[in-house]
Amino acid sequence: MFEPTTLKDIAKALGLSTSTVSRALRDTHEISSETKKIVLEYAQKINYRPNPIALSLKERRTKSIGVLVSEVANHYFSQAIGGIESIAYDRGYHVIITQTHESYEREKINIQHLASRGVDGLLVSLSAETSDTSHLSLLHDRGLPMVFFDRVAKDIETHKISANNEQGAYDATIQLLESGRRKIAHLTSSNHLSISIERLAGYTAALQKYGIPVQEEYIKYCPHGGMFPEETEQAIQELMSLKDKPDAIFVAGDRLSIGCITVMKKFNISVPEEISISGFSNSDVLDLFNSPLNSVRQPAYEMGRLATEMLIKLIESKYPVTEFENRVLDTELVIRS
Amino acid sequence: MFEPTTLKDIAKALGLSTSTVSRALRDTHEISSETKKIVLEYAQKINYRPNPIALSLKERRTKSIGVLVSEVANHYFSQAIGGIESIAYDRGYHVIITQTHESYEREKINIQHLASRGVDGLLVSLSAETSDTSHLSLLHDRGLPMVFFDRVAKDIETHKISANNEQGAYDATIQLLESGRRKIAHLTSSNHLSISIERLAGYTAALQKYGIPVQEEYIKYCPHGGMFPEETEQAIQELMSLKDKPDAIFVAGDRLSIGCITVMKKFNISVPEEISISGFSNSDVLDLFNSPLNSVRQPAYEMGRLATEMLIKLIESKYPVTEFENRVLDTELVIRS
DNA sequence: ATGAAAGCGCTAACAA
DNA sequence: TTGTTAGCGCTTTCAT
Repeated sequence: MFEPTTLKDIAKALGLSTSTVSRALRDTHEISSETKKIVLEYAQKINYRPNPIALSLKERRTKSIGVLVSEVANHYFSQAIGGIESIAYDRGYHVIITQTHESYEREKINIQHLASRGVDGLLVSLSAETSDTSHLSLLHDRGLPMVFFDRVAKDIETHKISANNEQGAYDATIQLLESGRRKIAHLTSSNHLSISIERLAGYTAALQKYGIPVQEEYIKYCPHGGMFPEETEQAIQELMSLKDKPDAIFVAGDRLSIGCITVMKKFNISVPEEISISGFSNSDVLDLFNSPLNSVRQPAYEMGRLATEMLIKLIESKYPVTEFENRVLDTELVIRS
Repeated sequence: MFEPTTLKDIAKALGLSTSTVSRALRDTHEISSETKKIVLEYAQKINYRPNPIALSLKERRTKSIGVLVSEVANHYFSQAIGGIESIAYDRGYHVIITQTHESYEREKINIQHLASRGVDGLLVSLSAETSDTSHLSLLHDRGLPMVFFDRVAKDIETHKISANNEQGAYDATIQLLESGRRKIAHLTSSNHLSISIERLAGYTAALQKYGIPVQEEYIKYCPHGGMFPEETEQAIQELMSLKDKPDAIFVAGDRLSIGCITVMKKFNISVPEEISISGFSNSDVLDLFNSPLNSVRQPAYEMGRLATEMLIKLIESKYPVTEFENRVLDTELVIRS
């Protein structure tokens, strides 16, 4: 089968000891330039690569970081991953991406797997189902560095990167109000996600600014962030069958926004005439849509970069870190109506 | 820092030897049920997990497979990854995803990294820039199991999964012809990719069936699969400034198809009135587009599953495998015009 | 039924 | 400057 060459192979071939070979390759001073040259040339010739598994075992680090997101197909996350990779590769870290598909069980399994596999740190964005984060705090308490981005855990003390969700939601809702809409519904993800809470707050604040009461029946939750189309469809059907139908919806997520447009098309509800849609999304094809969708765009790439920088700082810190940053980045409202 | 408990810790705590503890945990017969019970209970209590790195070093396998795709944001690939994960997790394998962003250099680096990191096998879809596959055959020759999917390497003998690209391209082009178009251009990715070659063949065959000569200036290559918008834009500008402008374009890729629509919108070229577009794409939002895009859909999820099944079979095979499958799956043409 | 020891590939302390 | 040895966590002979 697949048998890479080892230090021992080189040592034997060259009639040296493994430690001498190791030293030659690692370029320590205590080695004759002659021996070094011979070893390096031979290693070059046979294209020797040190076994990183053995290295990991020895050095107790893997030079890899684990990433937990709900789905790579989500535009926000694929862009964030781009940012993560850009920093990680630069700093010599490998990136292991795992998806939860919004499942709490899958999240626990993936986190366990990543941790036991010995990643040096974790970049986490919680699944929609997750309300209990003890699987993470357990690891965090034992010293595994982690940084949250986008969907952060309230009760774990570490670096956190998020977009200014409240402001973004406020801006989007205000824009709907300015365009004359008054009956603005809110379609959001599960109610324990940080982003849901913050976006709801922005929505509420905007309504209050216009003196419009917040109506319970105008707020619909999709516990799986719209991963199941039925979920989105039912929520919208409930909204559209209210006696006092909304004339706009502010949607709090990428998949939900697109799901919402899909449902509107399916039911032949004209956008924006009959109902205006505004929502969080990082999709780059919204411009091509038949129905204009105003979108709140997060600086996904930048968030990925920042989170990774912070994580690597944690990983490589000589001393336990006790001061944590909570970075909040601005969103951008793109108007298409 | 982060210090997981080890066998030795358990042994010390329980006054046993590490080997006894190991045996108890691995449930061998040569162990008293009493000792076993004690050990298992204690391990349970402290939530012991064996160190997979140590295991890998010992057993010379990592129970992980490496995946190389151009971009996870590509709908085809994110769906294929879904299929890959579904099988891999079932069989106890972890999936490590890497992206090339269509760069040959990045591909070499990623492959090297995956191999040296000790993945048990590789699922590969080549980058658009890749024409030389020696970095892969080197590893393949040394016994690293690999399976190609979608963008396969001609000269490496192993299992390969692809869609019926020629038939799909033929169907799409025929449909354009049937709808009355006669001046059909072809926008495609780099000319060394297997998929480009096959799709070009389907396009050509369809034209021939209608007795239409294939014109060189109607065929435009984007060496990076449209990853850079300028690439797509220039190709289309060249097409549209021909004296005999095309009245349809058959596009050979996901990003290219969407890029094409984007450019048409930018230049205010009406689709499908002025020009019809038909292309390979697995996007699930095409229905929402303002301009109808007929699409050839590949069974991405199924391809991912199949490729993974085959890879695991290779990995776990006791004997060297010499018979290789070349599975070709049907595509589906979705008409939207 | 249990313990001691070797070995997977590597580095580093210790000898020479 | 080079070699010998121990040890990272685990499994697996080989003794007991």
